[in-house]
Amino acid sequence: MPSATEQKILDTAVRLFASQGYDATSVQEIVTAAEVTKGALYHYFRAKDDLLFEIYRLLITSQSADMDRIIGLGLSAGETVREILASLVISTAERVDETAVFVRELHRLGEDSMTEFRAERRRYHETFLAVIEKGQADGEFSSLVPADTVVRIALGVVNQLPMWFRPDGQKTPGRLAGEIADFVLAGLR
Amino acid sequence: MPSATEQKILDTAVRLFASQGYDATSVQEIVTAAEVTKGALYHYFRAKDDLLFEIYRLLITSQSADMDRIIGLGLSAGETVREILASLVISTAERVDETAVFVRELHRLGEDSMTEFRAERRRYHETFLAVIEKGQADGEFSSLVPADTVVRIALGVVNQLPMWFRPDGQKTPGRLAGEIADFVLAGLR
DNA sequence: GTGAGCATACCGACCGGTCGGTAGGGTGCC
DNA sequence: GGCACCCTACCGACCGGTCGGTATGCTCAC
Repeated sequence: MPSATEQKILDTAVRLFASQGYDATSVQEIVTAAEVTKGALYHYFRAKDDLLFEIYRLLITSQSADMDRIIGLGLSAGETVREILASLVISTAERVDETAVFVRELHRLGEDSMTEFRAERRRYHETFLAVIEKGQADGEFSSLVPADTVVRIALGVVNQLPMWFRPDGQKTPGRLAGEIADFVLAGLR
Repeated sequence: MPSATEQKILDTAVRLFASQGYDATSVQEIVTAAEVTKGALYHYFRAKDDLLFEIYRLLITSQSADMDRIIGLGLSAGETVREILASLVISTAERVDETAVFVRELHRLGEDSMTEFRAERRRYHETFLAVIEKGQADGEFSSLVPADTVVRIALGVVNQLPMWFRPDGQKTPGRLAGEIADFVLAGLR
């Protein structure tokens, strides 16, 4: 369980990274905004990179858990796809800053973290892929478009979401999630 | 018409920005890789930011021209959407580096450049939107999913393309473009 | 000669990270 | 009860190094 200070540092870092970018945000800027000192930051984190990695870890862990839970429900392919997309869109909308940082600064990860991350994402990707392929094999989905392209399209929207989604807009995350799921499922019929 | 030196600087900058990020690439690194000197770079560009802006300008100009040309053909809504998407996917696949930089480093643009950029992108977005709305009004497309969400999904994939598309993969840009267009049009029926 | 097209040497700002130190609360021996 | 001891959490001045940018001057085509 992270201390209040640690949590404040992470939250502030996410906010600043999202609005200015990782490199353009100095460590001094983070600690000033978080109302702590450099000593505190380096007490909890070994390096600036650790902040990034921690942000990613929290995000990926939560998304993977969501998907596993949904697949465990044993719904039909169509319902599974709808639930996965809806949960992904909603959780992404709730954490636009984290997702923005994630998409933008992925390449700054060190080699080890990058390998770990790739493995986790590959797993996510392939689990989703398997759901769609099964739907196609069972005849529930059309096979017009290859499953991997469908996955790419579906996950692509979500990653781009921070670019245009506004929490104070008139379209709620739930409504948006429904629309996106509708569209993807329409394309799969 | 840019001089050979200027072009070489820009090409090198795009390549380095794409692989390492804007901030992580120093001016010295660019000029060394481009086999020119700092003097040459600052002779053609006022600041490092100018490189970014120039990359964006070239990309957006070309995309807008493509879309205008296609709309000028006076095709049906379905055919227009297919052509726009195909041309966008193919041109993006041909310039993955530029697009990667574009998506990742957009936020580093200064205020003026950002305003100019937003206006151009908004125009692009709304032109595409109008095509789909017309198709819905005419009954050629379904109105199940709002047109703006469809546009977001379609453009989202393209922006994410640099994340996974590999020019040496077995899926050619043309084939991929066809699959994406198929899927989007299937969702619109 | 004169301006475009560079080359080279250099500057000041700033950055990530370090390190000696401190404040304060828990713990156990007497 | 009280004192020695330690440990976590944090402080902030400081350092080596790098970065974007500039000042100055050379060269050669016209």
